[in-house]
Amino acid sequence: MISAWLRRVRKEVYTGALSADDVAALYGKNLIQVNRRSGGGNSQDDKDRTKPGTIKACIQVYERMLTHEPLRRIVLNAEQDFLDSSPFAGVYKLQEMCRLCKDNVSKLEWLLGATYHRFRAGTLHDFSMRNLATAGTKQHALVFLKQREMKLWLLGPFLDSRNLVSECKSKLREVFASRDSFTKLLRPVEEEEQENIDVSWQATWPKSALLTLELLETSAFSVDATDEGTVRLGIKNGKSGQELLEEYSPFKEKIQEIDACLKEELKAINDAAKSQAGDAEPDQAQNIPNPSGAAPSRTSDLDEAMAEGMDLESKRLAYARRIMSSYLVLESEEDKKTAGGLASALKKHKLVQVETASMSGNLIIVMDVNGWGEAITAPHIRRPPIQQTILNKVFEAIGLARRGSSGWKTMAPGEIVICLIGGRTNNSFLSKLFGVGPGVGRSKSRGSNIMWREITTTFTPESVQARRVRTSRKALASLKCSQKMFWWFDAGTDIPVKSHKHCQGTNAFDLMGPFTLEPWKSLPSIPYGDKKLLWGKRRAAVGGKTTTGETDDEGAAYDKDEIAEETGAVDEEEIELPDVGSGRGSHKTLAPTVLQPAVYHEMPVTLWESAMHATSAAHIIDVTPGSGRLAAWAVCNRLGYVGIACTQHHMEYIEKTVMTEVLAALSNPGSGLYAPTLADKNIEQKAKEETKRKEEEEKKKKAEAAAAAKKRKENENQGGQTETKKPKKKDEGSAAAAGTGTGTGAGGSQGGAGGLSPALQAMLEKAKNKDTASG
DNA sequence: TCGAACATATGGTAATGGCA
DNA sequence: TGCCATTACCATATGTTCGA
Repeated sequence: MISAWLRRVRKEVYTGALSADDVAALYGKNLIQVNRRSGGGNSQDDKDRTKPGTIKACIQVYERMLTHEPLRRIVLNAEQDFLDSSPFAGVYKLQEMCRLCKDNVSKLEWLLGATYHRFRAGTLHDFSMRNLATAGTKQHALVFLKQREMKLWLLGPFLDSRNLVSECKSKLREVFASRDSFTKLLRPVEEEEQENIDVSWQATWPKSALLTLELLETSAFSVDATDEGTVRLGIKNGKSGQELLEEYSPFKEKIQEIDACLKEELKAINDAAKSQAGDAEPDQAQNIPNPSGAAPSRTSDLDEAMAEGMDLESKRLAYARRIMSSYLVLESEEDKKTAGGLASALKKHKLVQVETASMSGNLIIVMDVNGWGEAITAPHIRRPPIQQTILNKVFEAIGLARRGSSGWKTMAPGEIVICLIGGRTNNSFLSKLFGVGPGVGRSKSRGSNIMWREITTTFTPESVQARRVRTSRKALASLKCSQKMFWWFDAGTDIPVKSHKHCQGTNAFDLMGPFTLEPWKSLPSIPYGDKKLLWGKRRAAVGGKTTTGETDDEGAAYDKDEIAEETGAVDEEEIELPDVGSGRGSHKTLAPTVLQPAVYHEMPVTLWESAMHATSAAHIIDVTPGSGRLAAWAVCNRLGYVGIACTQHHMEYIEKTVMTEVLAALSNPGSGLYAPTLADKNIEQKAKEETKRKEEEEKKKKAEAAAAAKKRKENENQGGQTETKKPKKKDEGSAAAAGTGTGTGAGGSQGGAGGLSPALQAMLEKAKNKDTASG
């Protein structure tokens, strides 16, 4: 009630002042007249409001505070938004604030801004007169003012004395100049608005700059009260802003970390020349932040968060969203009709326009034909179509967005286009674009500055077999265990030689692999109905036989029969193939709820990790984001990622995938995003156990493989033909497939027959379990 | 009876590759 | 490097079957 009448008085003060715009007049009649006019209802109000003390306070506040436009705006805005519950409702409060700031306008602006910001964010409840006037644990104003001091020191002497990239410095100063710029450029008050703000400029930043940004935000601009206790302690001990930052946890550790990162970055630049064959580890550290470099443990934060009643889950979500908004950009292709339309959508994101010269790695433009689209019929067997017009549109758009021209006949140094060809033989669809590459004659490509390389990626035979269910095993060399990968890049691009991440050899060789293709059932799956929405026009009719593409004119039926007869094993009914429908024949039409892999021919993430490592990737523009697993990997490793999805549905799907991964990464000590204060203790524990289990499994597997090899050798020596007949193997296998987690195997010994991959065995096991469960 | 949803055949276009 | 037969891709046409 008190605040209500105070507010009214105050409002009258400035309405009067604003209309008159003459302070002298306000002193005299005007104020009294106003009071008389409006005070008819309540005599008590009238009496209190006309008290000389109150009027004096009003006039003081008006003079010292409200004559200044920015200050007045904040107070008026607060009042407009929150009416009586505004934190500034109360003339004495404002007076007290003036006193605290010693009438300094910029201090007042900061204080009002901070208060209003926190109030809007819902993390400031008690901002009463008593709170302002007395020191204590709930005192906010002094804390805010101390935070201002800290901010000034950080943006001034701290930045000046650090060897940060100048571009980052100026951006930091721009963003943290005021509350306004902070909410407009980085962190809006309303969470939904975050989408409208492009913060992807962070993605090009070195870790030191990112940590500085984090420090600035948490120390001076944060809306939650995480480190308020520390600041209060500093105030109590009479510390200045600088001392507070340099002497108190967690700021002290953050600054140390920033300095360590700066040192490392400098060293990396100096060592860059030295990065030659063999030393994969230091190179990796350049681009991918050291997992152990995650934020230092701050249990006090957690306690305080709990004490404040903040919901950890929502905090975690908000944090994950922040990370994603910094590193992930998605656009859908289908709803942008022209290359120009798509380009202007892409142009909005800094991440697309990133300058390769300022990066500590290369910009990789990835295209995986396996994930371009999907054959309408028999997608598991037919290769995905490539729609040249859409492809051209996408590349033209990237060109337009990045350099203003749709052509790709010249590339910037540092740009690398990687294309995995998906097992096709005509490789000219991209060569045409660059004017260089397979399918373009030497004469035509003469004079171009673009170079290209061909790398063969290989897959383990077992994993290929597990996917190609209908292939006759008799057909010679029909099971393709390799795909070609092409790299196009400007001659000036720096691609240091380094060891492959997941396979033997270095990127000086033209071979990469072998990788293990996941079985159908391990791929991310979605309902069939959703798939149609997801792919949109990328679902296209693809001609050709469904057998397997081999020229042998015997059909699938023959193959199947033959296989069933000969081996009794590799057969659709036994390998759990996702339901693909089979027309109106013997089977039913697919229900929209039937689960299918989102992308049938998706490559394992390890392949792309290897490719990104081999090309020293710092940023990724993905033309075929597929199920979003590469996106998730990139975000979890703090690499910028731009995904050009097919449709809006596709975008949403990828976003969901990345969100899940990021949330998991927050609780995973092995991840670069690990945040101890936000970690879900249960998941954290599980993650630790999982790593341990995997290590043990690996050991066991190695031992088993050795044993199997030994046994096979023995069998061979005996001259026994154990290769063809193997109906027995259904009962074998320990189903210890990594990742699938079906630990229901009977734990049988590794049989001497054939030696199926653990993944295949797991699939068989699963299928068997399903049969027994349903039947 | 007709449309939906699939399978399958066909032919135009462009790339490929052998050869001179 | 140019010619030309062959091959690959894939849009389109046609066929098949079910259920409303």
